[in-house]
Amino acid sequence: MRRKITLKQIARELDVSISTVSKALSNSIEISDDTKQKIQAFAKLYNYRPNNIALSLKNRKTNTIGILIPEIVHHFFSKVIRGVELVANRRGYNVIIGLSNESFAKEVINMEMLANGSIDGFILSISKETQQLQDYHHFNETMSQGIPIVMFDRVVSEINCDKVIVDDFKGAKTAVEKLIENNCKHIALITTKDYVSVGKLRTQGYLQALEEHKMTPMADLILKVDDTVDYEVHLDALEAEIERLFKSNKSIDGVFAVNELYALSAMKVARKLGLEIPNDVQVIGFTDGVLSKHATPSLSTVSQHAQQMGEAAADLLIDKIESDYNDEEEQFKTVVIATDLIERDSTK
Amino acid sequence: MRRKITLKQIARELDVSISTVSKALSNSIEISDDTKQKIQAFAKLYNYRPNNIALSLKNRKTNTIGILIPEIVHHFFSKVIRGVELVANRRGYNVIIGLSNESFAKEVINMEMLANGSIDGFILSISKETQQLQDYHHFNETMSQGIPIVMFDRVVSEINCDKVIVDDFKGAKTAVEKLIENNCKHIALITTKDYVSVGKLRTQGYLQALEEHKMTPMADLILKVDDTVDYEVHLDALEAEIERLFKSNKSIDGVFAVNELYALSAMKVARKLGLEIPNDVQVIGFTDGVLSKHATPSLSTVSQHAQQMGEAAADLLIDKIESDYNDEEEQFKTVVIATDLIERDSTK
DNA sequence: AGAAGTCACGAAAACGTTTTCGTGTTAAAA
DNA sequence: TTTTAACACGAAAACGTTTTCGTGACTTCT
Repeated sequence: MRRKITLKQIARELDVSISTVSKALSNSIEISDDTKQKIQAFAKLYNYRPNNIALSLKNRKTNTIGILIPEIVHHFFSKVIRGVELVANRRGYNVIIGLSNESFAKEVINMEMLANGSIDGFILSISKETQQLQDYHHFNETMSQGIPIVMFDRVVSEINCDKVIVDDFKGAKTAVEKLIENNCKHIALITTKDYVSVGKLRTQGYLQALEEHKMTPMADLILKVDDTVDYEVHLDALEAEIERLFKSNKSIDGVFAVNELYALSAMKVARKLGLEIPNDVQVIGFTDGVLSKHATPSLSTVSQHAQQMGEAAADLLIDKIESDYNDEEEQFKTVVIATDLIERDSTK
Repeated sequence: MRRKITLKQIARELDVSISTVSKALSNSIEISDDTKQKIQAFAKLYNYRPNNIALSLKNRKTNTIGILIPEIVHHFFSKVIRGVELVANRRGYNVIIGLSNESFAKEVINMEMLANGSIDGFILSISKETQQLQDYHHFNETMSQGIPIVMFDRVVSEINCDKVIVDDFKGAKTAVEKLIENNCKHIALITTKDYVSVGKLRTQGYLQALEEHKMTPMADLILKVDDTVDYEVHLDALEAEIERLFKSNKSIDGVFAVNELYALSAMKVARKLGLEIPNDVQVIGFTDGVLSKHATPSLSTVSQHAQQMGEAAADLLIDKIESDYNDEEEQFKTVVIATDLIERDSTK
């Protein structure tokens, strides 16, 4: 087991100085052609590669970006990662992941671990718990140390940094308008509690669409699910809630749900109650998930273009990292990724 | 924007040497209590944290493990990552990801990038292209440099390293036996070409089950799909192939598919042809996917316990990293994770 | 009081790079 | 022939740590 070869070893073997080897390998004109050839040949033979860690230390730059998300087993987030990885790699960066598992404490810990030299910048989506606690000190601390942050999807307006979001409001509004256009008269909303930023925005889009079409929002058409429960496990609890919604208002002929799982559950419950989709009730979800496409009937949905979000976030971050951030005062951007309404078989 | 504080700065401020600061912070008995208190207080005030990169260089150990997978937008792989991250974090390691996107070249590039000091070891599942080319030089090179590797799921017997696999053969056999037990007489197999190691093993399990129950395998019951095509995009092509299978053999009353998508497509085609599930035809898939659970009817499937695989792989790797690997000759383990047959509504 | 020992701290090396500056040798110019 | 310039290379510092070894100033023992 031969360890990786270093400049020092090459220097010793060839009886030159370390500096000479370094210069020869970077093709410096300081070194004679003879010596360069000799050194380069030797280096190639032994498959020399500079040690990344040493370079990082010297340059105070790791060429690594950290991505901090609440959960990885989630189609949306993994697509974002793919986008990040794509442009990061193209621009010469590695990606290191941290999972908060929706926990504030883990988010902070992870952040501190990576901020101690391991990465040049963060791309992150904040955990639900952080959203609830509204404690953002770790973001401010990290940024004050000169480590840039890009937030995506779940962002917080109190923090000044680059952001990548989808137009949740408009996406929701468009979806609901589609239902209205399709002649739905009693459109239910299945959403989250308001502290979830995106849930809140989508709720507002729903309300706005109704208002603009002179339909009065009715409280008993709106179901705010407590999403601290993991419904991947307790699916039946979710379905029970939705069933109550349907039963308390028999006239429901349209459903807008703020995520895929809620939408699918709505379809399931509706079918169970003898309602046909899309004839009796039409359903639209919100997300990029894989379930929508393969559901029966396939689910119409507001697509978020997760991968594109990841790409945008990575570009934003790397731009910031590589900019001479003292040339002007900080200027933060917010990139809005347009949503698309994908019509499938759950709408007419 | 104050940069992170270093030992040197603390030393200068407090008018002591760097060594003294370092020792004081590690609570060395060499340093007087007075000095220790002073230094520790100062360090806490300025929130001193040792620079990871400097530590990595000094210790020649990064406390980071690399995970190299073909694709991240895939329920199975993201669950594995979650498992890896879980134990890695618990044991004080970070996780850095590389995506090969099923390409040999990207796999090699990624590996070389990370192997130059960035990580202490690899957890990986090889790309389809690598499986086809059977070119494994990069694995051998990496290991010969003293960087341990743990392979999972898609492994290759030619390489001597730790491995984590599921018992594909047995899992498949059990599934097919379930179909037989449920009175299926003509069980179709939808699988991949043979170069995909897991596909091959699952095919063998299918054959074995038939044989043991005195059923003769029939060529026209077996569909070997060319999976170089991305069927997430060209779903119709896949469905057309499966439709041909059904039409060429009308007596099919059971289907075993080696992955989730094939199984779902089979259900879709069957329904389209007027067959009822599970009455006319029963279907079992293979995977941990999210689709199975939410499909209608929900799909019976062989569960791989992806997260558990990730956890096992991480433990294996870290054990190897932290072992004095010169105390004995190399001893490689292969951990087999048991599969479970999850019965849902696509079987009787 | 001299020897021996303890205490508290600093100097320096090492990890693997890159880069600035200095220097000895040779060739060209005066 | 002497001065100057070009050439080819080496020494050393720096990035931020940890750790080994040395050393001066006191204590303590005899």
